[in-house]
Order: sequence, then C-alpha cells, then structure tokens
Amino acid sequence: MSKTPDLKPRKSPTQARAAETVRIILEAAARILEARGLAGFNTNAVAERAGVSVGSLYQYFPGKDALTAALIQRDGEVLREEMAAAARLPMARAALSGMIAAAVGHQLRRPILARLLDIEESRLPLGEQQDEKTKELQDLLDQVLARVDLPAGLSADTAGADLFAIVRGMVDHAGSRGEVDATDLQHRVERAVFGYLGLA
Amino acid sequence: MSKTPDLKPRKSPTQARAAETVRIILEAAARILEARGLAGFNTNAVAERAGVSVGSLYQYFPGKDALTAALIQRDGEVLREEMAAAARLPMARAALSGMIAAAVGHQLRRPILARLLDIEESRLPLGEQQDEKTKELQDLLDQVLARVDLPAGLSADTAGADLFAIVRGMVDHAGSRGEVDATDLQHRVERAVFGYLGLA
Amino acid sequence: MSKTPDLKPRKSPTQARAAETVRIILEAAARILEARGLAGFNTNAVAERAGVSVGSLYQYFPGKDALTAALIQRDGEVLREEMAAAARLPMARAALSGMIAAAVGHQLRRPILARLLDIEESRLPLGEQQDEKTKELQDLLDQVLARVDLPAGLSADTAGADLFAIVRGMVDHAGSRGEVDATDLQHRVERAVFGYLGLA
Amino acid sequence: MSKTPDLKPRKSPTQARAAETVRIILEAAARILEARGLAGFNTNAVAERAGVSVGSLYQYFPGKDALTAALIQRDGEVLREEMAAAARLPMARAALSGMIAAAVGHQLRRPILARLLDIEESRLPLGEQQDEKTKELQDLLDQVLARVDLPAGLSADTAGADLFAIVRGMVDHAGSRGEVDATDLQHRVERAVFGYLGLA
DNA sequence: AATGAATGAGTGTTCATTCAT
DNA sequence: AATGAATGAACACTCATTCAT
Repeated sequence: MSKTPDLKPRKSPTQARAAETVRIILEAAARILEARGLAGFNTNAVAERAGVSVGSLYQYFPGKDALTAALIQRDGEVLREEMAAAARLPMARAALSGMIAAAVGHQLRRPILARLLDIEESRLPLGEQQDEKTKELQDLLDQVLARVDLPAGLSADTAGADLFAIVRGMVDHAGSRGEVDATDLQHRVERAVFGYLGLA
Repeated sequence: MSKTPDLKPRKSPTQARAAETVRIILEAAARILEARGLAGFNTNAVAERAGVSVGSLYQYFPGKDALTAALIQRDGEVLREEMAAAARLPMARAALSGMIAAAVGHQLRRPILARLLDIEESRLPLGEQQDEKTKELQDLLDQVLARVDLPAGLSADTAGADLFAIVRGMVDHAGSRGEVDATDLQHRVERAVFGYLGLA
Repeated sequence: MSKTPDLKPRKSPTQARAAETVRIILEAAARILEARGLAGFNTNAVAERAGVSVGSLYQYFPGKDALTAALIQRDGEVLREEMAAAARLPMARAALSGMIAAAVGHQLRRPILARLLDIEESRLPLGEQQDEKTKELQDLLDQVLARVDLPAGLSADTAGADLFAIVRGMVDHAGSRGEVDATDLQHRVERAVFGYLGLA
Repeated sequence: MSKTPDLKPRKSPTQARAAETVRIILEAAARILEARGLAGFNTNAVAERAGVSVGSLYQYFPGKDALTAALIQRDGEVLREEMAAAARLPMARAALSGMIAAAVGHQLRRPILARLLDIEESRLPLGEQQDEKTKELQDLLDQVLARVDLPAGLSADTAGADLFAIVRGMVDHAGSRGEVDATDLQHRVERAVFGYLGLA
C-alpha cells in the first residue's frame, strides 16, 4: 500500500497577503488543469502560472494532492450553496428542477475543470471532511425525494445515487461535447430525472 | 503543443505466437490498471507482469498510449458485438433493453477497468479508428431510436448521446459503489432510459 | 515518525555488465564521500562521477540510504575477514594484536571514508543483516577475550564494547589528524588495549 | 570550492533581553537535535521551537552553521571549566580522574546531543576561536601529563591526543549503548587511561 | 526477435536565506 | 527590532523510451 497523502491545507493564512496568495494559487491550478489536463498539472507549472515560487505553494499545501483537494473543495462550494437554496423550494418538482439547474450551471461554467475534478475526486482519499460534504448533498436530495412518491422498489438512497449519476453523466458528457446551451441541457436532464422518478 | 502520439499497434502480428504475446500483454495491462490504478500503470510494470521484456512490449506497441488505446479497443469489442446483436432484435423496446443489458454487463464484469478506460478514452486522441467504433455504436442506437416515437424537440443524435451518457453515468457510479446485482441495476437504468424517452 | 528506508539492494545484477556497473557506482560513491563529505554526497553527483545515469543508480539501489548501506557493507568486508583471520591465531595476545592491526590498517587505508561511514552507520537502521555482521565481530572478540584473564568486574560483553570503542576512537582520531604511520599507531592502540585489559 | 561560512555570532547581545533570546534559541536548537537528529535540524524548526521568527534567528546568527558552532561552544563551556578545575588538583592521578569524570559527566548528561555535536564539530571550519578552546584543553592535559612519567616513545602531544580519543570514543559509545551508570563507566575509562599511561 | 541495462528529462518537495511590512 | 511570507537552488526519485548485446 502507498501511504495516504496529507490533504489538509498546511497553514491557514493569517495575513491578508497570504490569503490572496492562496486564492491566486488555486485559480492558477484551475487554469493549468483546464489548459493542459491532468498530465500537464504539476506544481512547478502551477506556481509559475500563479506568479509565485514553488516554495510558497508548499507553504500552504503540504503536497500536490492537497492542492487538488482544495480545488475540489472550492469548486463544490458554490454548487452546494445553490443546491441547498433549491432544496428549500416548497414544491418538490421545483426543488428538483432547481437542483438540476445548479448542477447544469456548475458544469457548463467550467466544463473541463469540472470533469477533471470529478476524476481526481474519485482517486483521492478525501476523508471525513469531503464525505460530509457529499453526505450533505445526499441529504438534501433525500429530503426532496421524501416529498415525492417514489416508484415501488426504489429506496431514497438508491434513487439519490442514481439521480446523482444521471445528472453528472449527462452534464459531463454535454461538457465534453462542447454544449453551451444550458436551457436545452436543463430540459433533457429533467426528462431523464422526472422520467426516472415516473413524474413525467 | 505536444505531438500527438502514435496509437496504432506497431505490427500486425502475423504469427500466432506474436498474437498470443499481444494478448498476454494486454491482459497484463488490464490487471495492472485494476490493481494499481492509473498511477501504477507503467510500461515496466506491465511488461514484468506479462512476463516479457520492456523491449518486447515496444516491439508490439509504439508507446504507452498505444497500449492504452489497444486496451480500450479490446475492451469495447465484446460490448459492440453484444450491442449489435441486441440492435437486431425486432421490437425496439427489447432492443433497447438488450443494449442496456450489454452496457450493464460490460461494466459489472470489470468495473474498475471500465471506469479507468473511460477516463483514458476521454484523454487520448483516438483518431479515426476509434471514432468509427463510436460512430458504429451511435449508428446502432440511431437505428433503434428511429423505430420509436421520439418526444418532440429531440433529435436522434442528441437522444443517442444522452442515453449513452445516462447509461455510462449510472453503471460507472454503480461500479464505484460496489454494486454487483446486474438485474437490479438493469431495471433502474431502464427506468431512466425509458423515462427519458417517454416510454415508461 | 519517519518511515524506515529500504536499505536492501534492489536487484542482484545477473549480467556481468551490471555487476561492473554496481562496482563502479560504489567506488564513485566512496570517492564523492571522501572528496565532498556528507554534505556533497548526493545521488546525482555519484552517478555523474560513476559515469552512469541516475536511473542506473536507482536500478540497483532503491534509494540513497541503500547506497550508503551497501558502501558500509562493502567497506566492512575486508575488515571482517582480516579480523576473523587474526582471531584464529592461537595466542590470545597475538590475536588481539592482529585484530588491532586489522582495524588500524582499515582506518588508515581510507581514513575519511571510514569516519564518514561510521557516522552514517550510526544513523541508519541497518537491520538484522548488519546486526549479524556486528555480532560476528563481537563474537570474534568475545572468543579471544575468553582466552585471557579479564580483570575482576568486567564482563566479556562490556570489555568487548569498550575495546571496540577505544580502537575506533583512536584510529578515527588518528585518521582525522592525518596520521599515516601504521606501526606507531598500532603500538599506541596496543598500549591502550592491553593496558585496559591489565596485560601490559 | 564552497566559501567558508561565517561562524561568529552576528551581534554581541548588549541587552539582557537579547542575551535571553540567544539562550532560548540555543536550547531550542539542542532539543531539536536531540529529538530529530541532524536530518531534522533546520532553522525553521529551531525558530518555531524557540518561539521566535526565523528572521529573529538570523538577527543573532548569520547562518545555520553559526548556530551549530555556537551550540558547540556553549556545550563545551561547562566541560572546559570542570576540566580546568580538575587540572588544578595537586595529585596528577587525581587530576586525570577528575578530567575523566568531567568528560563522562558531560557525555552522560545529554548523550545524543554530545554525539551529534562531535560529528558537526569535525565538519565545521571552526576557525581560530575554537582551535583556541581545543588548545586550551590540550594544554590542560599537557600540564597534567607533564607531572606523570610518560612511557618511553610517547610525546605529551601524542599522548594527549590519544587520551582524548580514548575518552571520547568510550563515552560516545557508552552513550549510544544507552549506558547511564556514570560510576561504572568512570572506572572503565580510568582502566583504559591509566593502562595506556602505564599507571595501572 | 528478444532481452534488460541504461538513459535523462521531468517532477515533487525541502529548506537556508532574504526582505517587505 | 521583529515578523513570517516569499524565494529558488538543490536534490531524491520515476518512468517512458532506446539500444547494445
């Protein structure tokens, strides 16, 4: 077995300058990923693009994987907020539509980045912290699903996982096909989701 | 820009022994991928596992990416055959079910391998050859879809791509969740597919 | 805690060329140590001095520490043989003299190298293999000490350890003072050893 | 060739607070050395342990080696005083015993630190200052040796160097073996020293 | 054809040292 | 004077690929 890498940020930047440096590094990492893919994603390139030294990068992240993990975390932040907002809508159908819209919007905003982070997320041992985040999303979905009539034989858990997979699969694929029309994609994903749930 | 790598096998194995060697190398590559992931997938490890020298490996494949490409190709062979057989079924609904069964069966047979090859496939410039294979599948799907009443506003092309994405997303996710019950998964994918098509 | 490094050679060279490469690398490592000290002892420098690539070095040694360990092992080989030969002398006093001569000769042959390897030996977790080697020496010494009248209150173990320390301390220091006269040094070490044992 | 580093403390701490800071830094350095060895001995770790910033550390020491040198200097201070006191004893034999006791006590107080500083001392170009300190010790030893009948063929210089080496070798080794009984070690070192001098 | 030793560019990471605040 | 963020040269180690045997 290989040793599990440290994925927690190394130091919380106390000074304003340091926080800004972290932000710059993360954005540089995102751009490198988008421009050169996983193969071209290395710490020296990120540091150079960020206009800082490698040393600075390692002041804030204990290793490459921790940088990736932070990027995944940052990337999911907005998504989770939009999802939570959508889940609060009173009508279940509207809530689901809103959650789909959040996923679609998130993916189409930076499709390449989203796809690569998905891949990396499945590779990294993100630990409790990320599990919590995922669980949070899962819970939101479960709450909404509890308000619809699920078809016989489907548990909320399984249905949640499937919907997750359907939405991610469709938006990833749309992203890789170069789609940019969010409205159209939204409709199709709704077809699949509501069809799956028998709410068509 | 980096030069696009040569992905065609270096020599057509005219002799039976050579074909056998190629087979052994490919299976070794598959097992390394499954056991060690993309990070542990390197030519020296594959050659050692295959019981041949690196030199021999490079006799049959011009580079690492060509090896990966051949693996993707091999991996899709059976899937395409089963898909084609299913597409020949007279009833459109049965044909779709059969195609889903092929996809589900393929993924659950070697879930880790299937997932990693999906990732690599999206990274490699597979060229005409693979495009043809994908187009073949797309055509099969189009033919079947031509025999159902597509909902308004959906082209066969788009619907095909979406179904592809739905199925792949669901089976990938099921694979990574450790599901092994093909029948159950089959039902759920059918829900999504027929739901999407309005055939529920 | 830091992970204990792998200190065993990576592969036993099967071909003659490979064995020669290993020999060349070890001698280059020795010369780098002598010329630049521990601070200048790095794998790139060793490889360059050896006239091979770093890659070759890592074919045979899993890491820098393994290289050092192999050097320690090689360095002790001749010493152990000479010690064993001396221990076989029938007269205990002659045996001790012979063992001192072996230690003195060993140290004066390559004084800087011997000193630095002593330092590294104390730092590395050499494991059973080396413990055996040291135990072998200790056993030789014990056997010889069993044939002399030890002063009251001295166990063979303690006496052995002390003699070891006396000899090593004196020859190390002589080496670092630049002494080259083995005969003179031999006499003085004998003074200390026989004096310690009350055999003056 | 590399330039010889500046080993003198950067500023004479005129203020009491500065002197205290220096003391704290030195003790932190000692503890880091003991706890993490030479490999873990770095200026950032020392500063953190000392509770000061690296910047402050560099206010008082022009570089890492200067810090080490100061530590060596501090470490020898007490030893030299005790040695000088012992050398003033009227009976030569008692003086030697006292000097041995000083060395043994010094080593057993902080065995790991003593050993590592010995190693570093042999690596650093300590310059006149330290030479003087060593010479001071050597002189003390010479004065005492002048009061005993040296065996034929031994100069006071050589004898002094040998005794130094014997004592250091024995106490270093005892330290690394984990010995803690100062009285026992004292007896054995005396055996060696007086035996060497023919005063048994 | 096969072998496997050899290559070396590339990458992750550390740490002594500097300097803006 | 003090801080600690930033620097970047240096180094351990990997692995795709080549080539002498």
